[in-house]
Amino acid sequence: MKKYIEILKRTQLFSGVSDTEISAMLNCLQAKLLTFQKGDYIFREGERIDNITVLVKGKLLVQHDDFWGNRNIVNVIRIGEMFGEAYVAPESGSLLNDVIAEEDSAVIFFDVRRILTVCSTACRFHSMVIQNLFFAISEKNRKLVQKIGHMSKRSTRAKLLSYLSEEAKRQNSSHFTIPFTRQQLADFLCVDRSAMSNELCKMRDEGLLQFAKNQFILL
Amino acid sequence: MKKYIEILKRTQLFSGVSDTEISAMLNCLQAKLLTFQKGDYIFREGERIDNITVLVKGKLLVQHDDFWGNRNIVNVIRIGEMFGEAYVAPESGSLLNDVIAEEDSAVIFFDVRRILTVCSTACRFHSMVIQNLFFAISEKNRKLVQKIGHMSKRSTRAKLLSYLSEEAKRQNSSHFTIPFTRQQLADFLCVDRSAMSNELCKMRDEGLLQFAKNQFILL
DNA sequence: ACTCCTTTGTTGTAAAAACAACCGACTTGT
DNA sequence: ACAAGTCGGTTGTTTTTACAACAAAGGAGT
Repeated sequence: MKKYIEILKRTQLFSGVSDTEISAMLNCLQAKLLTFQKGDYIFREGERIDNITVLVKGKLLVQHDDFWGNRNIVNVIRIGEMFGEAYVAPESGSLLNDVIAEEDSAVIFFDVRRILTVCSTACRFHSMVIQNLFFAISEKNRKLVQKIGHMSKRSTRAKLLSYLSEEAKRQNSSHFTIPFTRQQLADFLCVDRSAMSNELCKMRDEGLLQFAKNQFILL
Repeated sequence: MKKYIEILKRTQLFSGVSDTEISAMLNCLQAKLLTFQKGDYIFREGERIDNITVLVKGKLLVQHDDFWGNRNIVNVIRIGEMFGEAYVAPESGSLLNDVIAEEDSAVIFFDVRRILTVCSTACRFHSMVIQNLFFAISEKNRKLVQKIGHMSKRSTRAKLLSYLSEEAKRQNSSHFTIPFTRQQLADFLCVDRSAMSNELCKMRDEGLLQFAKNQFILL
């Protein structure tokens, strides 16, 4: 676990907490490290969990398959990001999504109740971690709202422009890369891939944008 | 403010905190009560805020109008519910939505940083409020995920069935009421009202469900 | 009771998306 | 080098949705 402290130090959860304090808290919080191979399920829809997790290696997809097999990518989890914090609550019910390793991955599990209960022993930085946790889930909340913002657009074109312009804004440049393949982007926006591909090319032909693979330029 | 303590006591935020403790915390947290008339804006898209709010009277709509005037109801806030907790974070940027009073309403404003910073003075229940706050935002997070679940369905019919069946499950009965008018439901699901109305009637004619106003029965 | 306004349902048309099938370019593994 | 698989783009058809316009029912206020 120690080799991941450098990564943990740069996560939202441990932002502002020193190496030695993190090390101490890993014990205090009874953290556990588990590894997964590409394609493995970290969590399955319907499961109940008591942990929040931090990804320290690899890449995870949070996704949902409906009755008819349509796959919806709810989120992508990259190194240093968290998952599960929304599901550990009294009567929270069960997980709404699958979490799958898109690459070989390593995940650290924390008992949330231990995090939220300020321990009587020394953990000086415990309350800072609580604040970090709050800000993190708060941010995830905003991301969901933004995704809804994209999805709420009525046409595929409007969905694409909503997503792409926001991504450009986020990366602070009209030239930017997206973290999706075409199929994943279509899943993220909940539209048909071929129709979306078609629409992208139309917009390119109309001079609205340029792209190659996952690199885009808004004009 | 005191007349609303009974309401505050039953909110998620103050769950498990006694009247007298709430009263003390209202001072400690420097809470402020503001009233609004039907149609008033509590917050506007683009604003930056330092407060979380609890609705103690009336009803609020969290909504988003796009470029072309399509209105999307992101959420309905009822008495005892909270708003704003997702937007008070370092570098959180500005509000993504408007918050509007659907009825004459009263709202209590709390400074979040005061909540998250455990005060040196006595507030015994402060840490319980922190936990409550966490669970609350966690739950809001899940609701957003559920909404995305409905919206991700490709057809209007599938969106309706997804929403209605969940609502039936939530109210634990095949006979249930929804908190929306048709237009609001259409906005919530991001579809055209008339097309949705049409689809509802088709489903009724096919014997899938029955409805009158906002009362529904799934068959 | 009357008017105004909101809500809901209905219909037809035009536009858009889903769907299916296919191709070519690239990767990956053997 | 070859085969199998993935990825992105293209096209044509079918289905669905949005849109517009209108009618009927119900409520609120005068």
